[in-house]
Amino acid sequence: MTGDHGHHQVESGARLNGECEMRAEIGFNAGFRLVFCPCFCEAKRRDYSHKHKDKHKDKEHRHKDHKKDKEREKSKYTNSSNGKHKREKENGYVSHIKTEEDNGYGYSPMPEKPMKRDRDEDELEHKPKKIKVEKENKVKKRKQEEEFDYYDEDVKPKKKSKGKKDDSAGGGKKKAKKEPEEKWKWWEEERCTDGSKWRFLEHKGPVFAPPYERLPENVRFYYDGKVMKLSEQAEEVATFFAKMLDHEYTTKDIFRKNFFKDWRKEMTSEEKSKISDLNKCNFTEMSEFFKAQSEARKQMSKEEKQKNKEENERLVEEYGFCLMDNHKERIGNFRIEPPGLFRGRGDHPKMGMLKRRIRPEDIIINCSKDSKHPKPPPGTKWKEVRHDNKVTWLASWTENIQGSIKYIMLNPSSRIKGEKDWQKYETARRLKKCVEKIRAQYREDWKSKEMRIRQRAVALYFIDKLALRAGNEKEEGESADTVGCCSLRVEHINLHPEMDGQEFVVELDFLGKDSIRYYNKIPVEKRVFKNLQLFLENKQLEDDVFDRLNTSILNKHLQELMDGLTAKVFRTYNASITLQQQLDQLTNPEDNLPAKILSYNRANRAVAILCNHQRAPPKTFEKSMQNLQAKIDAKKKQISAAKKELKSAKADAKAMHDEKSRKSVETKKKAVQRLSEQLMKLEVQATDREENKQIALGTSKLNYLDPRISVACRYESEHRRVCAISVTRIGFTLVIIERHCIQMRREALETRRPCRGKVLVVHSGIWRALPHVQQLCKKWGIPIEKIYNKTQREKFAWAIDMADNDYQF
DNA sequence: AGGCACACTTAGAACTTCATAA
DNA sequence: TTATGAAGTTCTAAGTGTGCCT
Repeated sequence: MTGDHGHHQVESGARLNGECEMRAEIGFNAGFRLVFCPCFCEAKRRDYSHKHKDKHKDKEHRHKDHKKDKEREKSKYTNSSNGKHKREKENGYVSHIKTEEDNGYGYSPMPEKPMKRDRDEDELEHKPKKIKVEKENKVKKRKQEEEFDYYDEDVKPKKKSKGKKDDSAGGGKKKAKKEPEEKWKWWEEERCTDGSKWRFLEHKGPVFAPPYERLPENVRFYYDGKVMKLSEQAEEVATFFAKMLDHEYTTKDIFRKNFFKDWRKEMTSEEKSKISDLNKCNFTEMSEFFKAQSEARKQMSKEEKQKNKEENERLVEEYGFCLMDNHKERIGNFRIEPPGLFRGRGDHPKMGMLKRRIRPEDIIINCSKDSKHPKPPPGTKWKEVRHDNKVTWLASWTENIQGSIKYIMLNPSSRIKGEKDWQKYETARRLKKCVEKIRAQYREDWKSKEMRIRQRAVALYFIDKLALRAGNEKEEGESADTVGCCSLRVEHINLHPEMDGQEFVVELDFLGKDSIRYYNKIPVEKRVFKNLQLFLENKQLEDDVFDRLNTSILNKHLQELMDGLTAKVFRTYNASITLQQQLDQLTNPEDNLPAKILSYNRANRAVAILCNHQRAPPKTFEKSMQNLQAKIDAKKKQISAAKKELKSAKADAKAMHDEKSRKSVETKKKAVQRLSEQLMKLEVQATDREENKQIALGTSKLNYLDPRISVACRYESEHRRVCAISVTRIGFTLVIIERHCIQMRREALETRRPCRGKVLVVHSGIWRALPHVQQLCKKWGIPIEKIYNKTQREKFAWAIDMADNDYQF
């Protein structure tokens, strides 16, 4: 009922890989290439201009640019990590990929050292000249091509943006005068190349959790049935437990044990000697008090709520922003985590431990030397103030449960996060270009004489096919027992030479990140299966499946196949490509808006299933389901009543033979029909809700799907001309519509709803196009607001601004 | 080649606000 | 108007991956 169904669904329709192979087959690469230039900022420009017909010119241009940048970089940074780019060519294959990939430019693994920004600070607010010129060219070209042109509005100063909490640029971190300023388009600027993340950073430091307030006298704690007044410290920790009394956590042994141990540490020696058994503790008065308190908060008058809101806004205005390189940027988490009881996920050995209160003395501040340093609260000191512009965080502290470091960082809408996000998708797109070769290689590696290579190849196959996470090793006993691909153990895998009529079925069952269960039965190729059998030979349940492999070995190998390639890029790539393919498949331009949105969500769901993004069914789920079921039952009753009436009306009509009774039969028939339709709708709604019961769409939307794919859905574009239709030997069809390549799987065409009778028909192996095929590429005209909410639009502002209607991932 | 520190992304749960049906 | 559920937002845990040291 869980992943099983879902994964099969995905397997059968959602994921159609193998585009590169097909492209090669029909010479697609030769005819059109979506080349993104090596360095990141170049890629951006390509993004704007990838329609250019004059590829050669463009290439030259890029090349020159790049050379220039490289020289610049060299001269400035003698110790630049150029050496890193020179990778060993272990075999011809690798180098082949690279050559093809890099196109001779050597895709600088540039995340860390993007293009040099050698402009003055005060120039920052302006669009770089270079880019401006290029843009004008582009505008011209576009005009020539009579393409949709959004530079028109882009080039001239834009209409005032509607957002009130605009970036106030130019050092205007003073009180925000209500002068709506233009949103800063960082994506139109060049990026820094020297590995520094900023040049200037000023902020006010974090906001600390409010100090503990003692409970009123009438809220008492009982031990062994007797009232007991607790010391302030012990009381505070007790309230943490009391607040969680309704939570399942407090029934768990480990939680209680850990809590009690840590609680006792906070007690006075007197308390310690008295309180020796958690079971004798009675927190109910405390619990009731907090419940009443939150109830009272809900019941607050409008004015009070408003006051609170304003107070909060003031705090956000003061602490929620920083000044980074002349731009006011939102901070993601400017509040220090308050003390409480640790809530680990799954079977966490440390659940219930006391998360201690963070004080200024624990905080390391990071900011510019020449900025106004944040002031610690009166009478306190920071642990340290440093000026490290190689990192993005503003403040950090070490947490006491795992000893890990926590950071205060910027909001996803910030330049620093956005650039990284954009770059992530560009890396995934580069993978797209060489994924088929990588696949060919790992298939080849299944036959290797060396065990470690075969393990690597099979693991990579899983990561690619199933979008598994890499699976770093974890310290035992420090956290819940969860695994990813490289850390899979024998107990997580079952091999079935035959199952449900399929050969070579691998059954995976393990807890992944956040202790979310992954369950899937996958038919695999014989060679994979045989390899797995070999890997499992003579092993205990608790042994690693891939004993000669870990993530660092795997990633090193991937790095050799493509610059910047790591295991997680496959997840991004497969998620995004799946969305795009699903959208192409589900597209039905005649649908109305809700239907289109439903289709979009379905495409999104396919990705969520692929990535195994699950959620606990909402608390209210059962209830709301029951409500719906009640409606359905009521409807059913109505129907049976209506049917009865119809029956008797029919009998009447038979007996009476008159016009009136005949008419009555008709009316009753209609009523039954109408009710049945209503019932159907309700049932569909119920199915839909049920289907989404434990699937979470948000994570993939936010982290895996190239937003430009979704953005492209907003345009209603003209029909496209079909250029070619081709069948590949592996049963895919390619439909080439102008420069779009749309691939389909045979069975998908035959059975998938959007295709049925619409797009293609099959006649004894010959594919024929119907006129409707032209519609395939018509984009949907979905308003972006229907896909992304406000926060998401802020995060993806770069994509919304730059992607045009025929964006291809 | 393995361990560790660190930085940063990805993740679902919990909480808050908004929209809509009763 | 109020109650309810959905949508939006916040929170922080739990991953990935790099680079340094041994």
